[in-house]
Amino acid sequence: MAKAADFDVREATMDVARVAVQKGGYNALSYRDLAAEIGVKSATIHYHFPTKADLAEALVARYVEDFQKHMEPYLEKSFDEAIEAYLKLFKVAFDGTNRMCLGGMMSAEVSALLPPAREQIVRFAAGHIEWLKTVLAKKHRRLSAEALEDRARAILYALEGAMLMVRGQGGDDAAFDSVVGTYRATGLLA
Amino acid sequence: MAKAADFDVREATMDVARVAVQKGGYNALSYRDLAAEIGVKSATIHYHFPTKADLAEALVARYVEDFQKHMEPYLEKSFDEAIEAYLKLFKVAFDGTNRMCLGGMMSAEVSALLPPAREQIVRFAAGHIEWLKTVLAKKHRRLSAEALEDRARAILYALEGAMLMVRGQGGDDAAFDSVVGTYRATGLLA
DNA sequence: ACCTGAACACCGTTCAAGT
DNA sequence: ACCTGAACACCGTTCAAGT
Repeated sequence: MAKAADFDVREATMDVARVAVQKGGYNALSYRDLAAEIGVKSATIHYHFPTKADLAEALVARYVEDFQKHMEPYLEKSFDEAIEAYLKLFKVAFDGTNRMCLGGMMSAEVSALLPPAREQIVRFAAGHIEWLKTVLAKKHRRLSAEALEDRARAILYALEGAMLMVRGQGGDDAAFDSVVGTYRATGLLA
Repeated sequence: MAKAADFDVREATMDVARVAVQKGGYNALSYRDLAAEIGVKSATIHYHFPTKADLAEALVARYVEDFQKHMEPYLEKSFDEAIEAYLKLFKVAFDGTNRMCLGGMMSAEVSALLPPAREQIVRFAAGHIEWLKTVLAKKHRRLSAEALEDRARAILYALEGAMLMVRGQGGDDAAFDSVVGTYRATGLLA
């Protein structure tokens, strides 16, 4: 069965799978469901991603690269603008589909992942922390690189926790905002 | 096949299942693996917990009650003693088995849960927040009940995030401690 | 009351077979 | 190069059958 020339099974698989993992997790991801949604057979997905481990690695790798591409321009902007854009990145996941951050979701399921995918999870956190360090340095000019990194890490981890728990409690983006407000008020996010 | 009089399949199932979910998640939990570890057939587990949904609900419900039982005595102690005991609760999960908090793990997998289990997830957070409110009130005597609750929620969510991410990064209890240190230094955890 | 074997429709994976 | 049908051992679930 021929497909349209502009239809790429590999790209379609990654798009659908990323959202599916964000909604239900990696362990709940089904090659058959994926294939049905795309309009191919599950064996076709295996042709492009031989095992779920390959798909997992590719998903997180692309997620990391998308973050870089999308957030690098904000390193030229002010601290406030950059942080606002960063928080929006988390907030939009609540819109309608109630997605979890892919990095946080697969962190929960790390025991199901092989080393290549685990390395991408580490790259994910490293990418966020590096970006946050650069942004934090704009405001906290007297902090050491180590202190900036600790602070960046604490912000990332706290935001992932807020996302994880708000979603688990059935909350929405307003509930997420409320927790972020408390992070701000106590001094973590500033 | 007769079992020892003091052997309770229901209790054994919950004990083994709780640790298994903390390690690998609810979706990765297998009735057959569970049964094999306990020494019965998977149909036997279904006799006690007809569906995984029933087991999920029971696991979180017991987790909530265990927290109450274990942490209520600390409400009589000082702020510092109580917080130290609370942090230890998170830290011990890293010892050897690298477990995630059951409440946080099942929050990630909330899309796989039915309303009864989801309600227990809400009870889980409510229990922690209520306990933290009481402890925080010892130190912050001028804060309103609402402000105490916001702060309690922020602490719980941030600690769950630290646990989630440190585990995802392949970190240990020392890495967790380091993040907690930053939470303290920035003013969230105080 | 408690446990089990066997069946059902699912799952990821493999592979020979198609185009 | 890309796709698929069919098979394999897994999964949760059901239920008649055992004790």
